[in-house]
Amino acid sequence: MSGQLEQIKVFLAVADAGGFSRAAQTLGLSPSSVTRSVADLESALGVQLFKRTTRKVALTQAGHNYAQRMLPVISEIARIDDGARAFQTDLQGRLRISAPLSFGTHFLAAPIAAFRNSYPGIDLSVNLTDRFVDIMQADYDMALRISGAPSDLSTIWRKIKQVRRSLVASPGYLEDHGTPVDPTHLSTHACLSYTNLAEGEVWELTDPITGATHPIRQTFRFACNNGDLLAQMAAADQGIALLPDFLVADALAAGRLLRVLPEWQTPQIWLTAFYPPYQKLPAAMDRFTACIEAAVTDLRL
Amino acid sequence: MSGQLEQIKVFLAVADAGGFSRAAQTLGLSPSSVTRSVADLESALGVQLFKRTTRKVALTQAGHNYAQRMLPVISEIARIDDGARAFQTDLQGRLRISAPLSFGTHFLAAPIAAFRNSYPGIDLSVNLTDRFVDIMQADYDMALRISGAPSDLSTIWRKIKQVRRSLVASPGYLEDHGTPVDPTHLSTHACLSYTNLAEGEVWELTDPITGATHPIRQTFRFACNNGDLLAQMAAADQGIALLPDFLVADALAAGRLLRVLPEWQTPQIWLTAFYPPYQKLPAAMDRFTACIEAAVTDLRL
DNA sequence: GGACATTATTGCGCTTTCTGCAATAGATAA
DNA sequence: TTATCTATTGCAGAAAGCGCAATAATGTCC
Repeated sequence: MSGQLEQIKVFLAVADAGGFSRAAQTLGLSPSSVTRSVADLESALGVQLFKRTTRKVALTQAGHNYAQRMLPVISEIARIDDGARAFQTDLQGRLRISAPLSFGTHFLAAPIAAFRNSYPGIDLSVNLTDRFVDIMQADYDMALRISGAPSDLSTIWRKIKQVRRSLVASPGYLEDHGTPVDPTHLSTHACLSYTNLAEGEVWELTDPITGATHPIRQTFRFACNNGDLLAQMAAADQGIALLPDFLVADALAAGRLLRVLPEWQTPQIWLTAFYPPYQKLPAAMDRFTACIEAAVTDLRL
Repeated sequence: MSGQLEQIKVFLAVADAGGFSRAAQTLGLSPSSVTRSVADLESALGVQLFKRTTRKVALTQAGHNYAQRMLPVISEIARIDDGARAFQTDLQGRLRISAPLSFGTHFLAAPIAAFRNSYPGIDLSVNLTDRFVDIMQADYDMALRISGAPSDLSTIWRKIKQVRRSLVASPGYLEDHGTPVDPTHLSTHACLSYTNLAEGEVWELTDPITGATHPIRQTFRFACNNGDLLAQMAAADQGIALLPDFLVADALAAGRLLRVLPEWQTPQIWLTAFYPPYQKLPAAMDRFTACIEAAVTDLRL
């Protein structure tokens, strides 16, 4: 028993058992170990904790005081240890989530409500933003993002599901400007771009038959960092937009928007969950991810 | 750093320094030791305490909670350790003393008062009794006794001073029964015996010239376990008593008692201090003994 | 009063663990 | 991409842990 805490535990066992041998038996140690532990503790403190002969062992005043004050401390440590263990296994604590704005408003209500019902002990904090945040610095437990291949290597991530996107425009716009039947036509159209501050969007269409990829040079007449507004602009005859299906499903169904070049595949993007660098994900994060995954497979994204 | 307490201290240092290397430098350890300590603690708890890459280190929720709760515990342990150390060096606490009854009433007031003035932080508890108590069982810190060579080996003891004794009788008694001039005469006298319950007293007189020892077979007409009462009985013409000088000094000076066979030496007895089995005596006991010794050398016992 | 039984301590060898150094892998900034 | 800083891991030497056996001390029983 090397550390001080272990020595204290041995000391308390001796005080409780009233003898070194009995304590050794209780602890499953050899009597010599017990002697050494107590002797080392005493010499570290510079105080004798027991008055002892080979026949009687009694606490000194210092020892009595030491035992009385250490006892609650030791059990407090055990309680704190258990509390820490509970973080891994129990569903408790706080979960700070970051998610894309439009995705959040269109999709998150149901799974979050389900999660909260299932695990009322977990406090949820959801931050909707399209900015790519530093998950560590902002102290998120999890960030959902819709993007291509993650470049960030410092965090761990997990693709949840591919998000289908379509080029869409309103019937009115297509009537006025014609419907493109080839990607090259797009350069003459008004394109509506999702743009997150600095980075511009590049549309890249893949021929469904040959598999050839066409990087498109579009002219963006309107750019915005919010998909909902882009969809509304497209519906208002402003041009062609590349938007996730979950944002335009209603408009498509209602005929307010039509798919453009529906055969051509746009670059694949995924709903991806990012986590801080954990060896093993805490249970709460695991469960939340499971909730999202379940909701995603039910509804078609 | 093997023990859990040491691991916790390393963990807190890392949390405080915000990095493993910085913490290692602060603690004077190698970074690898710090890594191992934290890793071992984490695996013992089954919880990750830090979210970490090679560039950033941040507490997990579990770690944050752990640090916050452990911090006061660690400092409490340091405080308790210091408190224990203080027992060895500081003059504080409680001192439970046992002393012979008559010795106590005749002699102890002055040194005790002096001691209390010098060390007001020490609570004194004095138990006057002539019974030989088990110092461990009765939980005394010190027992003063007046006796021959100590037979008890389980305690440590220290002769403080020889206590002179004299055979004394009243002038009236000696007038009636004659003054002994040889120890053999004592067998025809009424002898007053100090007797502590079971054990009878044996008078043994040594010839001051030849050094020959005379075991005396006395007839005890009166026995008592209290020296004061014996002295009063002697003064009341009841016979010859063997009593410590400090008990009969006044009576001798006043002529109420006279020395009998003053040249013959009685068995030597000492004022002796007994202590529980300490390797090193706590400061308070040391000081109290010193007080008694000082008082003893001043006054003639 | 003496032998016995019990208990704490200590010496010793063996095993385990710990430590630091050097090499490696990972992550951020220029 | 390169350079640099940091956490981690492999390894070998060092230190400490452990139990066993022997010793010493002490209380008890006869």
